[in-house]
Amino acid sequence: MVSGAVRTHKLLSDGRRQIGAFHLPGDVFGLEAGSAHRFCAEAISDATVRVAKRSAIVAMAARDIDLASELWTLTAEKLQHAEDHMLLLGRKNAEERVASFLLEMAGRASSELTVELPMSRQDIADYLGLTIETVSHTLTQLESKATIELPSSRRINLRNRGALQRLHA
Amino acid sequence: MVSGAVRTHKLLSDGRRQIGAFHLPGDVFGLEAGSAHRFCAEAISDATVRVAKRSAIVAMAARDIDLASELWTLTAEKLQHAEDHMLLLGRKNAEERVASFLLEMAGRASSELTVELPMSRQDIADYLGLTIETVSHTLTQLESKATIELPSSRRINLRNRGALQRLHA
DNA sequence: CGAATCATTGAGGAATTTCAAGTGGTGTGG
DNA sequence: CCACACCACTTGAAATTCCTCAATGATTCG
Repeated sequence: MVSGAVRTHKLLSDGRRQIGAFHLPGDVFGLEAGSAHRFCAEAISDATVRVAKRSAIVAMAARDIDLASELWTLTAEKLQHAEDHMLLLGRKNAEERVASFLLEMAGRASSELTVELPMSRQDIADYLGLTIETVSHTLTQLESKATIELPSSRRINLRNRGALQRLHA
Repeated sequence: MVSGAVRTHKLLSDGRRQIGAFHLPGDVFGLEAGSAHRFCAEAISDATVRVAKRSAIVAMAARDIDLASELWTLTAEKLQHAEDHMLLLGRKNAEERVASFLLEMAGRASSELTVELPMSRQDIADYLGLTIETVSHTLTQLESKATIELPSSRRINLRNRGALQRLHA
């Protein structure tokens, strides 16, 4: 990713959707060891993406041991994210999920206190395994506790990072 | 894994547990690109495990391109499993989760129609993001629909694989 | 046989989803 | 410049699924 944002997701036959990750500038995504992609990728905003042929990368890695090691590391980082996300999806309640999400986004933003969200509420819901209404309810609830501020729907200020951290556990 | 079964899990501070995977004979587990393990591993039954030093494997991979590629593939397979499991945890209901679990276990068993479970109901619940009671209720419900049979608590016969496959979707 | 552990069952409760309006901002056309 | 339509988001009540709690049943082990 050079600029903008991309989401990757899986679908069930009846349309239920699980977003696996959001990709922001600097990220590498869509790199698979096998020949078939297993996620659908869509741009969320205007985005610039640099594309490489898998076969070319694999061919280079066969001669360059450092590159081969880099490929492994990249996949291992994705695995780590997926493992953390399984814990969130399997065992956290709505408030904890939203708190974890806000901290994740804040960790990738330039400012640690203001988060500019590139994705819609529906995208957040499908990332956190919730409905759009529950995400909205929960954000409102966090605002009423003065944990966050919602100056606009796509911008969130973190007023009490400690409270979020406690929910993130 | 040589014999037996192992579970790997993560914990929240208050004890809630998410099992990431069950490891059966033939599996490789605990291989990380970084130096720190991120899961806790416990034997479920009597088990035989062959252990290798990570540093030794990484050193060998630096000289053997085929081994390096093998490491990448192993991690990528774990990632694929984690991605599928995120869809299950985020978007499937209890019946669908149990059906997917039974098919996963059947796919690794010698017989496709009888599943011998090495893990407890609590382990299944923590793998599927449910409670032990919901797992039990759901199994009973599948039995009453003649989708499965429960000759004993650790043995399950699949009577209607099509129905399970439909739930697995 | 009794104790301990694991699993099942069922009723009641709680969190999240579903359903149905309502709000607010944005863009378009008169 | 205002009216209107459209979209994303919010709000609140009702419904549902899953969880909690409590009791019972089954199996193993000393």
